[in-house]
Amino acid sequence: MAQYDWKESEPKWQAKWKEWEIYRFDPGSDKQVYSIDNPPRYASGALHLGHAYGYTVIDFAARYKRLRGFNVFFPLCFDVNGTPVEVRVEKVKGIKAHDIPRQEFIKMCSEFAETYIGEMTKQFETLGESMDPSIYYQTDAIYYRKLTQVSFIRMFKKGLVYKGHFPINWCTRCGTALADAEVDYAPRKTKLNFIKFAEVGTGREVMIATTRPELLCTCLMVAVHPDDASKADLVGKELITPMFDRKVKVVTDPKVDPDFGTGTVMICSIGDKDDLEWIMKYGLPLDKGIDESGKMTPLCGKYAGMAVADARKAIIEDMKKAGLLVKQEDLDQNIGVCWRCHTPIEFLKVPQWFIRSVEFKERVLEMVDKIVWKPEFMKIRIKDWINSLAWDWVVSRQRYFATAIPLWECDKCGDVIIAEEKDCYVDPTVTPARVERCKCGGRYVGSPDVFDTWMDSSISPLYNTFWERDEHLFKKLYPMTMRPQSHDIIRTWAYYTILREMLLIGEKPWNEVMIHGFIMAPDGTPMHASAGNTIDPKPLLEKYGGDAMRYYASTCSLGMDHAFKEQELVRGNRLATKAWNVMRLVGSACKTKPSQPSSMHPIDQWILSRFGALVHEVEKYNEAYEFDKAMARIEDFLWHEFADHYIELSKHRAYSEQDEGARFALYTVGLGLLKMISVFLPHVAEDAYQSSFKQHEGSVSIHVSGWPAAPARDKEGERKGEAVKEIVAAVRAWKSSKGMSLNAEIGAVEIVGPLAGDLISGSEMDMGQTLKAKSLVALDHVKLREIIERVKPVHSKLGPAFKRDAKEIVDHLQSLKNPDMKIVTDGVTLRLNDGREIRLSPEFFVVEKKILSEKGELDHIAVADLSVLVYR
RNA sequence: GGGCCCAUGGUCUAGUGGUUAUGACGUCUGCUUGACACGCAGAAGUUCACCGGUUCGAAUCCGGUUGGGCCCA
Repeated sequence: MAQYDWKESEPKWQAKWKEWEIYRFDPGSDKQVYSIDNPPRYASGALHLGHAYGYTVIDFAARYKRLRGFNVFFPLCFDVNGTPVEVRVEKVKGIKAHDIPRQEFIKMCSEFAETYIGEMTKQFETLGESMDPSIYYQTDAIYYRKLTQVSFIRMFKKGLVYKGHFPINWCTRCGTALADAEVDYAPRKTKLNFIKFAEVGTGREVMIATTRPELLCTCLMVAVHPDDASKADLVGKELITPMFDRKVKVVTDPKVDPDFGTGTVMICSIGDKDDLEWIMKYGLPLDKGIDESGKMTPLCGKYAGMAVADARKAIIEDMKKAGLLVKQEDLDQNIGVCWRCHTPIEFLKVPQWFIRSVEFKERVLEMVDKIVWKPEFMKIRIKDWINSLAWDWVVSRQRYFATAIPLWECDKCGDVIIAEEKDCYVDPTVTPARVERCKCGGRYVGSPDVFDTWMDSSISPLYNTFWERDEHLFKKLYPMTMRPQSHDIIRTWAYYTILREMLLIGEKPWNEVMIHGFIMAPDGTPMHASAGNTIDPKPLLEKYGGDAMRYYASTCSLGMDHAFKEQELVRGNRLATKAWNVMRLVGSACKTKPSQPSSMHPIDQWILSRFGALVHEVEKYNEAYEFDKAMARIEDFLWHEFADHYIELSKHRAYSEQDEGARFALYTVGLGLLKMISVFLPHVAEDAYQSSFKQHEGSVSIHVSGWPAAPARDKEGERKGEAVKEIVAAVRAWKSSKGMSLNAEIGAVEIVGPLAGDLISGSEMDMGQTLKAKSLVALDHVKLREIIERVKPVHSKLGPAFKRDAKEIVDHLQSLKNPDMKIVTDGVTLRLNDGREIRLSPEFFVVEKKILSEKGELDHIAVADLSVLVYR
């Protein structure tokens, strides 16, 4: 018995697709463009479930739009930049970046990342992603970095760039500045230290609580809350800092929490953002207690040169000995850490390049409103983020493997020479400035800084639309259609891109943004290598295949996080097999392409009409990127309406050349379903298409064969077909309950009811053959006695009509004893507890009937308001 | 601490005002039906997180509580 073998099929079609180049974007085409600002895959090599899911959802959109006739732009691209690669290279090679010549280290990083690209491309193919290698790019290439530099030069010339001289987030391990967006927060246990300060003159002891005693050397001021009566006598006095004997003033400030620690706070020059706020507010100097490598500066006296953690231990020991440390309490706190290496960040004053962004909040928010966010609530997240921005964007990084900042600075006066656009890409640490000497006599030195990785990432829509390379294509392609991404990088990738494009182009980068969630561990918690709960998709792909993994992706609703469930891959496998088998039957029934006959059986009209409705429904869901709903509807229709009901009912006609109607319906619905399913399960769809439909259709691949046309709605056909379906299903269930096999022959079948003749006319043969009944007739009334077994209230009608009385009426209806058959036509009169009489017409209830038969020779099956009598 | 999202049979999930709450995986029963036993027909299993409110009627709307996730401080 033949079976669908995905292991053989998937690689076969993947190779064919590559050969046929069916995913190719055609820049010269007049077809409407659907362009995807696809996230360049980070060059780390390892495939996570999150990647497998994320790129597959994007592929659903790409395949759907391709079938709808769009000229789809879906680039194969990789992000090859930045600190993570550096960190890995340092680890693998056992070196530090600054140990070896700069260019040599950069080369190492580039080569390291390059080794993964082939493997990652293969991973995409295994998953059946339809990315286009003809519009390939990677972010470390000269052609890409050149654009980053050109865009920077433009912004520089517009006055949007400045060098800032205030504290910024600093990672002492990476030795670089970080943007707020690059700071993560991690819980940590620390000690709150209670330290004695002394009042100048009186020598009175004042207790101060701090988590960072090593910063005592930079203590500039002490603050208490203005309403804190117990501290009122301190205000305006001067204190002596312990260990460093520095005189500091006591001020009041509403930002102090009087209930935290001792309610007395020391203000340091570089502690955190609160400190910085105070520094600015009180005009204090920015003394530097910690240097760029995380060591204490000479300002810290005997602790100079010590790492921060060591200095903290040392000063605590010293203060204990000196009796200055009174006590320590455990404290849970969240500290800012570097998002790449998780080293606690410091707040240091190291001059950096900034892009003006805070002042453009309003304009960016306007841009945000012009973009359609799917799901829509994600718009709230980006708006919240934009509204919370307090700082401009720090774009310089003191790193290596990234795009160079194209400028030279005078080593004496700081004068800047910016590169010419025509000379980009340029690395100013390699290429000297146009002018060697500054007017002041100083020498121009190339900037050793590089750009924040988001400076590259945030121009992907400009790269993709040929900005500054092909004006014609740029006009045609910008803005792009859709940006897909996950919700964690709304504050970075989405925000920075909108900001950049607004500053450079003045227009939104895309028409819409599709934001997907995360794949969590099966228990619903995030997957972390440290938690040991990560799931490697590779063995899953080997066990179930690409279509099964894609099926899993299709069950995830957009924007939500989803716990991973292997059972969905099991289901995906089964669905692929089911679809393949259904199409095999369709194919064997349709050796020639059937054409639409002038008349068809009601069930043929029924399935075509239902299929038409399904096409519209799936279109609606796909347009909204609600692929989970689309897939669920297709699956349900294919498996149940089409296979279980229609095929079972039409099978007996399917092989007859005389019956074009069944063959036409099988072919039309089968092929249409296959096209819709090809968006989700491209491999099995291609396999079935090639063996059963290609010879009649002509398109080289199902993936370029176009979206199915929806047959017109046929209400009459649907009404009849539904009734036939219900009756046949009920009789089959009845057979099963009697222990009969489903193809067991039965005697006469009578369908009884006023509308029975109308409903089954034209379907007698289909029903009789399917049920294996000796005869099948419709009767408008029964010869035997009928009684009403149950009266069921219709709440949706009773509620609005009777409001407050509805509940009581329901009770009365349900407790009716042996009501007369006449109520079906005449309605019923009820007396309420308060004496009122209520007349209910038949629309307010449904009755379940039972046939009384003296002999046991027949069974009665109730189907809606019909009675089905089966003579055994 | 703030913003957003989530809570439904053993597990995962559909369901934004109408009472028999969807489907899948698993479990149990029957059936080799002219494509499919990775199938077909059934069954059991859900106090719809908790409390309160609105309503004739709430899984669904509102408020609060608890727990979880994401983002931020």
